[in-house]
Amino acid sequence: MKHLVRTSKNLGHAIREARKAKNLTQKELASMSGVWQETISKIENGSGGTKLETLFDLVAALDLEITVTERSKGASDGLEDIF
Amino acid sequence: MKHLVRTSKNLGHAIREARKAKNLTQKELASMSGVWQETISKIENGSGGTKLETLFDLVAALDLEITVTERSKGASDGLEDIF
DNA sequence: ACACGTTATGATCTAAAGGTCATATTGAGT
DNA sequence: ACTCAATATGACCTTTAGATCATAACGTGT
Repeated sequence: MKHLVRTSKNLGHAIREARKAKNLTQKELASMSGVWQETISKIENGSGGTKLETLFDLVAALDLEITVTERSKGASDGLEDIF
Repeated sequence: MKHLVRTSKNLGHAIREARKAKNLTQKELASMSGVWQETISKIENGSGGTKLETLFDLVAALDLEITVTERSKGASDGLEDIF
């Protein structure tokens, strides 16, 4: 699982997939991350403007990690999907 | 260059290093990204609460990319630094 | 020490994120 | 079609990010 994230929509997909992969409902994710279910819904649907801290909370709860690297000039290096 | 980002402080470091690596001043980055110099200063110093859109703007201007992956259980996979 | 460029801080204002609650809509399962 | 869980939406309110301007602090060369 590897998601390139350039937009809020990308992010939403990544979060939703990770959540589904762990068989969690939004409500469950909400209580384990401290982010409201309603907010998770919005984020998963790409309605931008999310704060980083919120992302970090979600990412931590979902056992994901965020990396920042130089843009890979070469081949599209094993990415699963870019929305 | 590969930065694991878990906190705003991590992010600040990643941004600053990328900017320095491209020999840009905050002001230059500001005008090419549309994000104010003052805001960049705050972000680089890890004063959290940044919005994702702002990050995307900076990342795009600096030719970086953000990826979200599962947390690597194994070895710490070539990361340069984690603050 | 001085001057200049760079970065940090501080104030004000406005737009908007997200906590919070209520409700509507969707989707499975039977 | 019905029910219940899961999501989405909508409204309200508080808090705060970031635009914007001014200015302070810091660095570096000379």
